Amino acid sequence: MAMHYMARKGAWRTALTTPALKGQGRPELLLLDATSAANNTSSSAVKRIPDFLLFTRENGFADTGAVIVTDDPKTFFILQARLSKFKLIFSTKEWAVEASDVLLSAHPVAPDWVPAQRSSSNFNVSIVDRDASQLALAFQRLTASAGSEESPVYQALLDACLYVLRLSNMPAGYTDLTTASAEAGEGDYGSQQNAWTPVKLKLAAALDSGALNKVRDAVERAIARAEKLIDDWNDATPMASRVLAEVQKHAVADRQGISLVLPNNRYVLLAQRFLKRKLEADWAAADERIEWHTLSTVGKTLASDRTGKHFTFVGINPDVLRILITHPEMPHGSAVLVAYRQAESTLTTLTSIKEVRAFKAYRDRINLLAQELERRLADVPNPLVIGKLREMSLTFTFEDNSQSGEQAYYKFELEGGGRSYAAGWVYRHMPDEDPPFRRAAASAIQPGDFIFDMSDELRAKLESSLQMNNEDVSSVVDPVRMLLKLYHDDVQRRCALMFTSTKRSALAREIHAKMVELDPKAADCRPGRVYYWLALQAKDDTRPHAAQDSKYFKVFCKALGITDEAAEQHWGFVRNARRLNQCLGRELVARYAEILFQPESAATYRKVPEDVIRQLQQEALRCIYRVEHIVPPPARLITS
DNA sequence: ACGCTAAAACGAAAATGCTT
DNA sequence: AAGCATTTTCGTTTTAGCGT
Repeated sequence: MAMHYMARKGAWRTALTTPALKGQGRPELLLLDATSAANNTSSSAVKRIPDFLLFTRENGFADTGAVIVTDDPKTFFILQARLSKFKLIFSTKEWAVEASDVLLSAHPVAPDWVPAQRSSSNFNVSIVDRDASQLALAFQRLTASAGSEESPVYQALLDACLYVLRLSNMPAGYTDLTTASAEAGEGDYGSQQNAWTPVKLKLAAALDSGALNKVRDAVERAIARAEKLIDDWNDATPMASRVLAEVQKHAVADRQGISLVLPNNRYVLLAQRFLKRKLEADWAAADERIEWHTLSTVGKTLASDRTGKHFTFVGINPDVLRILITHPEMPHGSAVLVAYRQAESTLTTLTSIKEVRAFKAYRDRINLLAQELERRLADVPNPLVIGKLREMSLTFTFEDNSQSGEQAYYKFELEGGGRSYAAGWVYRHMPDEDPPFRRAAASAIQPGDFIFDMSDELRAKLESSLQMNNEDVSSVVDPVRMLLKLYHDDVQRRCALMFTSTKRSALAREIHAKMVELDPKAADCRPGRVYYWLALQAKDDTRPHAAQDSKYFKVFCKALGITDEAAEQHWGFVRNARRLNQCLGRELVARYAEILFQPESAATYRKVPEDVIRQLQQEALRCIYRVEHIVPPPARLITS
C-alpha cells in the first residue's frame, strides 16, 4: 500500500483499518520517504513522519518494522530528535554517498567503498544581513499579536519579514530589481511582483483592520525601518555590496578572474545588471573575467580546469554546502556570502555531521568551515537570538512570464468542417449502448468516434424548456447589469461631450491618442482594443466591453475625464459583470448536461416534463459528429 | 496548488461600406 | 470599380471561480 503525502490523520486511520492489510496483506515494513525530493514536494509531510509512525504504533502496527530514508543531514538530525522525544526506539545508519544517482542506483558502489580523503580548504565567510535579520525578527515577533496563521494580518507581517530578508540577500540594488521586472513583465502584476509596495499595502490593510491596535506603534516603527532600509538598498543591498567588492578585487584590480555562484538564472541576470551599472567603464573588461554559475551547474563545471580561479558563493543552501564540503577541486579561500540565519543553521548542521563517522573523509573541511562560520557569527555586532527566526527560502521567485500555464486542450476536427475543444470530458455517442450518451475522457476519443457538440439551436430550445432561468436569474442579474449600464452610459455621454467624432473607429483613435498623451505606455495598446471597448450600444450583449487589465482601464477612464475614484467603481462593476456572466454560463451548461445525460434526475428535480426531455434527446441526436482528426495538446515540457 | 470550465478580451483577417 | 476606412468575424489567449 502507498500512502499519499497529503494524507492526514483521518485518512491514516481509514487506510490502516482497511481489510486489505489484515492477515496475508499485513505489511512487513513501513518505508518512509524523508529524502530531499520528498522534502521539496512537501516539507510538512516529512515533518509528519514521526507523528505517522507514532500513529501506526498506537493503531495495531506496534511491531511492524519501519525504515526512514533521507539524504539530507539536517532532516536526519531533526527527525532523530523528534523520534527520541516520542520515545520511539530506533537505530540509525549513515553512509557517505558521492554518486549522483543515490538511494536507488543501477551502478552500486562496492560494499566496502569509502570516500577519498578531501584536501582541507579554508573558507572566507561573510555574513551580510544583520540589520535585515533584526528587522525581520521584529516583524516575526509581531505575528504573535496577529491571531491564527491563516489570518491575512499574520500573513502580512510574515510577508514583510520574508521580504526584508530576501531583499537584503539579493545581489543587486532595489532599483535593479524593479527596473528588471518592469522591463520583463508588462502586465500590472509583473512589475509589482517583487516590489515593496504590495507588501506595504497588505500591512496597511492589516493596520486598518484594527487587529493590530495593541501593537500599532511597534508595527508602524517596523514599517518605517523597513522603508529606511529599502531606501538605503536602492543602490546596493548588503549582499550586492559584498559581491561588488569581490568582483572589484578579483576581476578588476587583480585580473585573475572570479567565478560567481548564484541561486538561479534570474539572479545571474540581476547581478549582471547591477554590476554593469556600478562598474560602468570597467564592466566590459570585468565581464570577461567573470564566470557565472548557478547551483545546478556548478558541480560539473568546477571539476574541470578551474584551478587557480577564485570562487564566490552567493548564498548557501544544502546543495552549496555539499559542494563546499565534498568537492575534490574546491579552491582554497573560496568566499561564501551567507545570510545570518543560514550561517547559524549551517553551523548547527556542520557541528552535528562532524561526529558522523562515515563522513570522516570530509572532517577537515567540515571543521574549517564550521570554525570560520563560528568566528564570523561571533563577529556580528549586537548579535541576535537568530535561531528564533524561522527558516525560509531567501530567494525571490520570478513568475516566468513565458506562457507557462498552457492549457491541455484536445481539438477535434469534425465531419462537415466543425471543430470542438475539450480539456477533460466529452460525451460520446454509441447508438447500441443503453444510455447512448456516455461521458468519455477526451484522450480516449479515436478518429471515427461520434461525439456530441451542442448546436445553438438546441441550446435555445433547452433554454426555453427551462423557464426557471427567467425569474431565478434576472433577479440577481439586474442590479449587476444596471451598474454596468451606468458605466456604459457614462462612457457614451463623455464620448459625445469630449470628442468630436461620431464614428466609432475615429472616436477610438481620438481616445487612443489622448491615452498615449496621458501615459506613453498606452502606445502598446492597439487602437483596435479601444474600438472594442466602445462597442456598447448593442442590445442583448451582456459583455462588459472593457479593458482586460486595470492599467489600461484607468488610462482609458482618465482620457474620458473620469475621476480615479469613479474609475475604481466602474472597474468594480466591470469585474462583477464578468464574474456573473461566467457563473451563469457554467450553471447553464451544467443544467443542459444534466437534462440530456441524466434525465431521471432532471425530470424530478427540475420539474421538466418527461416528453419534453425525450424530445430534447431526439434533438441531441442531431448534434453528433464523427471525429475525423484529433490534435492532442502539446506535451508538457519537463523542465528540470 | 492545480485542473476544469465558460466567458471575455484580443489580434488578425475577412467582409462590408463608402468615396472618388 | 479601385482604393481606402470601417465593421464584423473568427480563432486564440486570458481570466476567474470552483472543486478537489
